[in-house]
Amino acid sequence: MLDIRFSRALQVMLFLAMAADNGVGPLSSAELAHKLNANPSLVRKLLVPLTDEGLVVCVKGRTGGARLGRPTDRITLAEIYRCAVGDKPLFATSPGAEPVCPVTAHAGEYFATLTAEAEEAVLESLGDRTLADGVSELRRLCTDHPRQG
Amino acid sequence: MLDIRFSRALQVMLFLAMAADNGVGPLSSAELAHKLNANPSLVRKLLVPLTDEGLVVCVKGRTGGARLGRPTDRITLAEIYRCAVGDKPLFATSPGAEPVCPVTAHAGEYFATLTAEAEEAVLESLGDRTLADGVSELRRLCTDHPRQG
DNA sequence: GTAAACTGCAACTGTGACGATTGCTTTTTG
DNA sequence: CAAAAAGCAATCGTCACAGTTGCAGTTTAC
Repeated sequence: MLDIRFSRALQVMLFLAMAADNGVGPLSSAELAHKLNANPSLVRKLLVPLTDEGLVVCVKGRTGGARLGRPTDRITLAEIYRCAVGDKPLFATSPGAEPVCPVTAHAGEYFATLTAEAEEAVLESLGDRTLADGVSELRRLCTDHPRQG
Repeated sequence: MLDIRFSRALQVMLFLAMAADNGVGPLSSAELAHKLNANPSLVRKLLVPLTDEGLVVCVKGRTGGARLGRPTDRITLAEIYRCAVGDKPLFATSPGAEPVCPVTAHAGEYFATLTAEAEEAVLESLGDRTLADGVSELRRLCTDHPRQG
């Protein structure tokens, strides 16, 4: 995978979660972009699917910005993953436009079931954790190793 | 993912496995390439890591070709996957060259543990199945739906 | 012994998805 | 009205992977 959207989306959600914990208002895309070393417009594009699914609420206007759409313990990492990568399958199937023999055709079928199961395993692994878990884990890491070189 | 190497490698291994079952000699890269609708040279490149790990044995010379290096029930799909994709991680981490705040640094750490667990879940899912399972599953599909349109 | 058929290897080109930027419009607040 | 924000469309850049070509090395068939 060369797709870093999940990584970015997770970071954004962690920032929003910590802002919510600290009682801070919505974070603007410019603020988030600065934390992520990225462009505000890029951040806004990242937020689109998260907003569509209700994980994030964006308010327009002068004092606008983004905030979480739900409490952190009701947002799983699997949901964030789904939003970040959309319908894109984790494993690509070989094009195989016109199968030469029936074996190749059924091999594609077999591959599909395999990868579906593997992808489900990933989602299950991510579904066990919530954003709240992530925040507490992050806090733990920060207190244990305050300033890593 | 836009990486179809796993899919290709699995197909190659299935062909080699069925050839072994049928008592056929080694398959040349040209034969494999024809079945895969690909170039012989491309197939040979695919075979390199599989050969390195002993999953496949390639013999040079006029009547050469590729055959399995082990019985089919002693080759797991996880091994094939590892060969096909090498060390490339399933999930890419965002570049984050120079973390702006300590939180981003630890977020990277957290992300690494997350994805490591997810990737392990995938390998576990693939490790449960052997190439022999794949062959029998393929045979079942072929007899159930001999010629799908 | 030589020609044929194969693997092995290196260099190269093509390409498509994703990353990222720019510039604008729309909305809301001060 | 002006400032500051999201929203949106068009565009450019780039990099890993896909695929090709060509040739050197090796082994077998005849």
